[in-house]
Amino acid sequence: MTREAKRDDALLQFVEKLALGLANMGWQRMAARVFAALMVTDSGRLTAGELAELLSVSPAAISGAVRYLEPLGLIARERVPGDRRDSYRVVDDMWYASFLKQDRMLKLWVDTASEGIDVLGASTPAGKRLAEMRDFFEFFAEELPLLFERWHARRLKAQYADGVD
Amino acid sequence: MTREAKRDDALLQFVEKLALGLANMGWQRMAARVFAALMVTDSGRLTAGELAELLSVSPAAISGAVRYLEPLGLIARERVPGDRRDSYRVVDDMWYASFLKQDRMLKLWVDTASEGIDVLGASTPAGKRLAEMRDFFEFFAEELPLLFERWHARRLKAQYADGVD
DNA sequence: TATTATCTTCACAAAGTTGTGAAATCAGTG
DNA sequence: CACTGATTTCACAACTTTGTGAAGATAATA
Repeated sequence: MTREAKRDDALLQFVEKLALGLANMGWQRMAARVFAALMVTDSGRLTAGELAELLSVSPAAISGAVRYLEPLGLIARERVPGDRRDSYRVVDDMWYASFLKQDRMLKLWVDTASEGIDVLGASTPAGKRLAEMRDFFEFFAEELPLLFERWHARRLKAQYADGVD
Repeated sequence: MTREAKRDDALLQFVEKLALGLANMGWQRMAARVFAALMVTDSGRLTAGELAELLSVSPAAISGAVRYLEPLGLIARERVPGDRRDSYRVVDDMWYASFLKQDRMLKLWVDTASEGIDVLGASTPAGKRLAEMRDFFEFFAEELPLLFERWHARRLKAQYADGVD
């Protein structure tokens, strides 16, 4: 096996490892594989055909996967004018997207807990338990944006130090 | 339908709603239902038999669910001396448990990203992308415990204000 | 407007997951 | 130590999810 083949092999193996982790987090399996493939591609951009080839799946599977990833803001679809093929790339600030998703989720939990309090009664022990759940998620929904801002600031500083523009 | 029956009905419906949300987060379905049932029970404690009855499932299903929840620290198994039945209750500080789980997960992501950097080379564009992923998760792994401490402090204060001991 | 490359949709088959019933195991009690 | 109620294990069936192939839609060229 050539040096290049070996690297490709290790690379594909890593794609699967990354994808498996994402799948365990609740992502659709194919979406996880597509995202992982884009992550490990230097240009960060692949066409639907290239993705199908790389992952040994049908174009239909790619189609389904990108339909899941795009609305989440984790990948972007792009089309070079004069090219018939769509291509996909990982979004630059994808961690921001994943954070936004978290945020929406936390707010949903706050609503669910509130609904439960209505059913159970705020003064019952179970109602109080749900109120604590609601407060917990409310707290995180408030704090997470601040935390993310700090991450962003740190990142900008690191890039400046590295001389990246 | 009596007043009580109506409340029970609304309660069971809420159990399913809560459970569905947890299931969408990646929990096993039955584990989510068991946890939800314990959450809405005033005493916060039910026997395996009561859970099976309440959720209309076999004891075997309960067995499987608690085997998932207990190691996560979300519920505790208890046995009143002189009783043959196990009972389960939601853990007092369950949000702490869920946070700890998050923390372990973040560290796993840091490891996965590092492995990817080894495969791709730290100086390649894809390697740099993974380094950013690693840094992101490392940042959160550091910050989350601090955030949780603040939540805990706020909670203690609220309990003091309420006169809860 | 016809042609062709590309992508999407949909019915279905393969694979995976989940809960059941029955048998086995475990732990109190007489 | 046998009895009995409770829980667990395991093979299997029901149900879900996932990816495929083929047909249909879309968009760039001629």
